[in-house]
Amino acid sequence: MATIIDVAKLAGVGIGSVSRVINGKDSVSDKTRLKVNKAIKALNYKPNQSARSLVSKKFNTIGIWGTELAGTFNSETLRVIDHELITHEKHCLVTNGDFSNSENSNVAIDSVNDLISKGCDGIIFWGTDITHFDIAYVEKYFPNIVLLNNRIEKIDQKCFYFNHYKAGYIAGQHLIDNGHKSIACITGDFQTEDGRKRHEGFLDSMKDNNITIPSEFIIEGDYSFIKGQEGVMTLLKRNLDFTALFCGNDQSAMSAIATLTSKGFNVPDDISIVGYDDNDIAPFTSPPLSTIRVPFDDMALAAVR
Amino acid sequence: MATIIDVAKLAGVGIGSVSRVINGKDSVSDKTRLKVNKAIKALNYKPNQSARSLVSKKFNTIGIWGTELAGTFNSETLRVIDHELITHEKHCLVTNGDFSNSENSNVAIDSVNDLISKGCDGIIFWGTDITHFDIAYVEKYFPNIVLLNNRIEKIDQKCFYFNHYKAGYIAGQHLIDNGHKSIACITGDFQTEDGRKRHEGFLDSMKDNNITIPSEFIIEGDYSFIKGQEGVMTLLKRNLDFTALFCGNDQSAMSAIATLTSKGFNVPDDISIVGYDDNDIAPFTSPPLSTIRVPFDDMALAAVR
DNA sequence: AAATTATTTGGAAGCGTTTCCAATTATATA
DNA sequence: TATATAATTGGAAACGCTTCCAAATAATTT
Repeated sequence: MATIIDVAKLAGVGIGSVSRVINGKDSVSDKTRLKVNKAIKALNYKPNQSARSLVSKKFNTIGIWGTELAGTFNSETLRVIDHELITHEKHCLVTNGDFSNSENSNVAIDSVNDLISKGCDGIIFWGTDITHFDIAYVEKYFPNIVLLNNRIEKIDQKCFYFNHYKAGYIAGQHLIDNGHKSIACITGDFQTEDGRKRHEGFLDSMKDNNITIPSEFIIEGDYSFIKGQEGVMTLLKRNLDFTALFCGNDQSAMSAIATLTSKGFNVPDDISIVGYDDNDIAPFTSPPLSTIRVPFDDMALAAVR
Repeated sequence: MATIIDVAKLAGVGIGSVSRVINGKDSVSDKTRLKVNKAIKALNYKPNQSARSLVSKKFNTIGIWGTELAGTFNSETLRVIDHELITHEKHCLVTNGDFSNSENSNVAIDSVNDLISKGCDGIIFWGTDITHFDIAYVEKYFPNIVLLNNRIEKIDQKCFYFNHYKAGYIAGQHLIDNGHKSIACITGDFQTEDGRKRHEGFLDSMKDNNITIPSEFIIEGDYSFIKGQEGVMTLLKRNLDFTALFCGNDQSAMSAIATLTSKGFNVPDDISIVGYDDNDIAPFTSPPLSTIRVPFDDMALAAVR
């Protein structure tokens, strides 16, 4: 692979001039620029980024840390992030924090450190699967971080999040406004903060309308298709009378619809369903799913910028 | 940020020894190793990967190039790839080849070059959105490549693909075996090779059974939810009599089901549907979708390895 | 034409590692 | 104990770039 020296030699100039051409610095004569560009093309020269980063301490790379990469509908968000980075001639280095089956308790920090030492100008922490403690620890020696769909008050200006409490409240209020009084719920994942928040909001909307939801109407879910199915089966087995179902995300909502339909219920005539996320899929369930739109793409874009 | 020299000084040893400890080389005495590790911890030292790569010419990073990152159901595959890489202490650098709205005709090559010069030990080309010509061009100066869900005969040993022709054939045969004679089709994207291949296979299965499908029974799709919906609407408008529908992927199959259901048809009693991909979603449509399983995860794993 | 000022240029130094070799230290053998 | 052998060690050189400064050249003013 050709180096800057090869280019300089072929072009008959000094390495300084080549470097200036590469980096688009202004103080280069047109004659020199021409010679250099010709040599670059002839040698198919590509600057060695390791050498560049070593000197400049810039990496043109953003690390993305998160377990949510695993989610079925999150690739669009990743695409948005990548696209924005490419527009600025940057890249994304992805690490999936999915270490559920690891015995080492420090994997979160370890994988973040990997990301840092691999060379990132900054890191996007996506989701709530990292502890506040760990983030605070990392931020001490690597302050260039941003949280996506997560919030820590102390570093609020670095957080790009959505008010899941309020959205959950709106979802509940919506069902109440449509006359529902007996409402079941397949929640999001209580392991995640946004799962808990949206449920809190939902419950508070009920409380504010003097509606009590017995605990057997509430199934703890985990955002998966299968939990939507299982949840409905459990509710049906319990023989409960509910006219509406609030699901923690669109995936569980979708399989809930399918399961109810297969059991002879008519959605939405017998049972109304409200989902959460406004995934691609929502308009194409049968019937189309009412859902809470979460502006993931906007949040992602803001975080990247 | 601490450097190897700081560590050496604090530990009271030479930089060579520190390097040896970091890299787990054997010829280091326990005493030295202990001192060095203590200093590393004390300084929170992390080797500078740019410097390492500069010397060693290894990057511990695999580039992933593809437009399929944009697909709704491909994040699981990305997760599989990332997980395998992390297991080997490597990372993935992701670039989305989605440059549909660019005027520069060379973006594909450009973005690949970006990936290379950023520092990749190898590149996975995911999907068929890059021309054979471009791949051949890249391979000349960067031979460490692998194709995922794509095939170029000349470099067959670097390709990890699936026989979409055969799978399309099986799908068609399956419908015929179940007594269907009048079969409609919402194809995959003919812009992609696998979209064309599966359709070819499907048509050949018809031909081999002496079944002719009039062209108005065939709708060219693009793998999207919306095309599944539109396709069904078009078929219905044409007033065709079909008892089965083969869809180019599960997403269009899913919205086809929803659309047919909403129009009063019963799936599968009135119309059978076969999808393609075996996405997460397939078991949770209503009714559960018959689909062709494509072992994306296995292919991805093989490609990474 | 000479003097001044502005622009362009070449290349040394330095970024933080790994690798290599010569030097030192420890261990085994005579 | 003296010698031969093996294990360990320190640090110079090199990796390919950017940045800086002094030198060379060009443009402007007197």
